[in-house]
Amino acid sequence: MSKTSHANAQAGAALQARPFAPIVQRLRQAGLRPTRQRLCLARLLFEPGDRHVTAEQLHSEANAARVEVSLATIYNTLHQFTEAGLLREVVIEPGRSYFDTNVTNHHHFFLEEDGALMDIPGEHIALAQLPEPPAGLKVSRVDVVVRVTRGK
Amino acid sequence: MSKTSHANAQAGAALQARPFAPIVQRLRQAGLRPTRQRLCLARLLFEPGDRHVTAEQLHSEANAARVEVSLATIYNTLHQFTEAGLLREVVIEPGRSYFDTNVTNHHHFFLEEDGALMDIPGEHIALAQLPEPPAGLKVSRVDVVVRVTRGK
DNA sequence: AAGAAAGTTTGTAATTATTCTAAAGTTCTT
DNA sequence: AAGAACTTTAGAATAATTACAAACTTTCTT
Repeated sequence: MSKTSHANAQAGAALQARPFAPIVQRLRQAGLRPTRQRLCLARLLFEPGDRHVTAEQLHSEANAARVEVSLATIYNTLHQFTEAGLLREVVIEPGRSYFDTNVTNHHHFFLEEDGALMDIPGEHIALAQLPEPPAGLKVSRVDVVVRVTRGK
Repeated sequence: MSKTSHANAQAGAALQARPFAPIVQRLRQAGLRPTRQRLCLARLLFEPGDRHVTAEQLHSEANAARVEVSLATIYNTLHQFTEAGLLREVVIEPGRSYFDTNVTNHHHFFLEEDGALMDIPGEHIALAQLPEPPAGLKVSRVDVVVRVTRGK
């Protein structure tokens, strides 16, 4: 049964996210009950394609979509999804967390004026000579943020 | 020894920071009056060599050194120093800002368990093929954070 | 050096983002 | 259907940071 993604078109790009599995399945596999709230948020998050949201933004969207969800649930859900590997948290500015629906290997442009994030595909950036991590430590992740501006 | 460590010769490494100028001069050049508070904080920050502090940490240190400085002034000062190029703000975790006394080109290891930051000298890491920034935008800075752990 | 102008510091209140809590509601198992 | 397990939620609580206006220092003028 574990022919997980069946990768119909050897979709290397599809990756772990398994975009073809219905959302209910993805939640179940993550050990999360498919509640009304989680399903709605998952649709808002994953159906439009790659995006970056803050908790407040997602809350507004949910409200706009006439979905009743408390802010506490927004936070719970974002963290549970992140925990489950469905989202990735990106820290760029003090006092605000972005959640990225693209969990594949990539980095970011950050437009300082607008607070907007844009993906840089993993192949378009590369680190040469990453230094050895200090004794006994393992690299868990490397984040690259390219800050860009209009002015200046 | 690394080539950068023998700074004296045509001190390209000394950089804007001008470590030999007395602190009073550095503040004046930054357009900041050398007040008792700023001088004390500057000494706490710059005399011990490269370091990473949060506002709360610096406040504790000042208290410990029997220097009366309000938390508001700590924040003001950290931001003014950053503005003046004497410090650099590093955002790594939501809800907490670090200020780095090393303003030369470099990146960071972040030890997730302890919330500790360590410098990675600029020469020890390199980006290959940085992508073109989106139309009309200029790269103002590139931040690389290598997150490391003990466990896992 | 005195007085005024300009810039700083500070206690406190206010804000912002986020987390906590316990009660009420939902989903799953049997 | 009933109970157990898990979720949601309103609202209180926390944490980090910023705002404000009065009191204070430093610098500038004369």
